[in-house]
Amino acid sequence: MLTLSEENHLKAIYKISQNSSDKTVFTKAIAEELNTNPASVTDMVKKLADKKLLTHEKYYGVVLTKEGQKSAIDLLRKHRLWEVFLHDKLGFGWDEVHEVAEQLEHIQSLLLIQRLDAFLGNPKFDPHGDPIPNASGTFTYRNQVNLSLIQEIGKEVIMLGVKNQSSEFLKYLESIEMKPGAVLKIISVGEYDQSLKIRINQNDEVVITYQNAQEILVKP
Amino acid sequence: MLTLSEENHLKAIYKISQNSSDKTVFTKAIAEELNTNPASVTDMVKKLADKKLLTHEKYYGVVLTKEGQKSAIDLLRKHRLWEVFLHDKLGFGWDEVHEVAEQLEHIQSLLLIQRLDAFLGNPKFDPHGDPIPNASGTFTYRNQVNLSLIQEIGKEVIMLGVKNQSSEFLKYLESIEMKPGAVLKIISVGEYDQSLKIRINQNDEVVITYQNAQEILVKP
DNA sequence: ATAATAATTTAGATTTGTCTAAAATATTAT
DNA sequence: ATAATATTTTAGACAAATCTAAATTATTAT
Repeated sequence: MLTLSEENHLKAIYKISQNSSDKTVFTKAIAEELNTNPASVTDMVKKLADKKLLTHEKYYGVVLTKEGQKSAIDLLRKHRLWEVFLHDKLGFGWDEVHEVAEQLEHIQSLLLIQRLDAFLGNPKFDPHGDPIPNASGTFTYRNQVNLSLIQEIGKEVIMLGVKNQSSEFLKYLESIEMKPGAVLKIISVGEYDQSLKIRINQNDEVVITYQNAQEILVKP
Repeated sequence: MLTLSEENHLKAIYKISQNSSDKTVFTKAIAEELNTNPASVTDMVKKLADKKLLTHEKYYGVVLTKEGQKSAIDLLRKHRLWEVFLHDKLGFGWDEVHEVAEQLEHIQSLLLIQRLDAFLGNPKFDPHGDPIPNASGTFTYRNQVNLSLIQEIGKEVIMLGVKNQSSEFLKYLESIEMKPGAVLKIISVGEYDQSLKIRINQNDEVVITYQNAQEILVKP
């Protein structure tokens, strides 16, 4: 059984290792992710190493073991299933689900997650379009590309998810009805700034900056 | 914001105060309820007194303040709403809901509870027949009596709830289809031991000991 | 290659929640 | 009323998680 803090450290290490090609994660990065300081991280890393959830090469960083990865993926699974519950069943906005799911993911009950998964219809993606690992830890793969790469005038693509999940960005997207499942029609592409003029679900046209388009994932 | 331990102490104090006419609760009783020792309870009681959730008269016991009562009732509300969710939506047995609800009740989100309450259809009673306080802390009252008091042959009553909520007792009741809502018809009453022969929902007759009948609540 | 800089770890302190043992207070029995 | 018993509190200790400051090790710049 892991403590709350151990679980949060595992999650942070997993998240960082996913964002870089190298699997080695540095103390400083973990500390930044958790808003704590490196000395505290070193302490916790030792505990997780004792529990065989990661290996720790002094002064070089940590690498999750298979077991550690599985624990982290289980947490991600719980987090994303709860997000689906909050969004689909309780009507939470997609900018509101994360904070509560951060608490719910720590509830300890295998049966609960099995039942919740079934109750939600075994969803494969969360409200932000992120894949939900199954009980074995396998993620569903799907082709998805940045909206910024779609430059073909008149083309229609389906919105799948977002990379930037800040509350402000999500609220902005919601305000223009840009949510997973939305149909996006490319009206025009700005010559200099590559901004996209788009029609979303037959609504009025909106302009998406290139920078924002890079944060949006669509079916190619 | 209360810590997990503070919340559990408040719950215990509230529970004990409900079971006795006097509102004063003694250290030893709290320690027994929480499987801890009296010295630890004294420590925590001081914290809760600092937070104005209870008053503490040295060597005499504690009494919850209005605010402390409200906090305890809020926890009870959350606990029972989660029990309804687990039972009604996820198909948990009524002997399985308590343990998980013990964890879920500590999730901090007012919005979550408001939405959950609505999603569940604003239930007034949990799977054991216990009343669920509303957001203001008011319990729904209903007439209910011990099954043991029903001695009229041929009478039909509706099962409402249970007092004893041990897992073994609940499993036993489930095995004979004795659940809230069940229709109980009194077939006969044992002369010496006052055991009840009962037909539940047109099933085969079963015999309920007087002692067990005292743990079962019915609509009079 | 060495000095300067950056990151990590260690050492020691703090807070929270808990415990045991001893002291203080209350209750009960005679 | 006093002694014996039970309960509560205090004092001091401990483990977990975190922090700051200092020491250690790695990286970078010249």
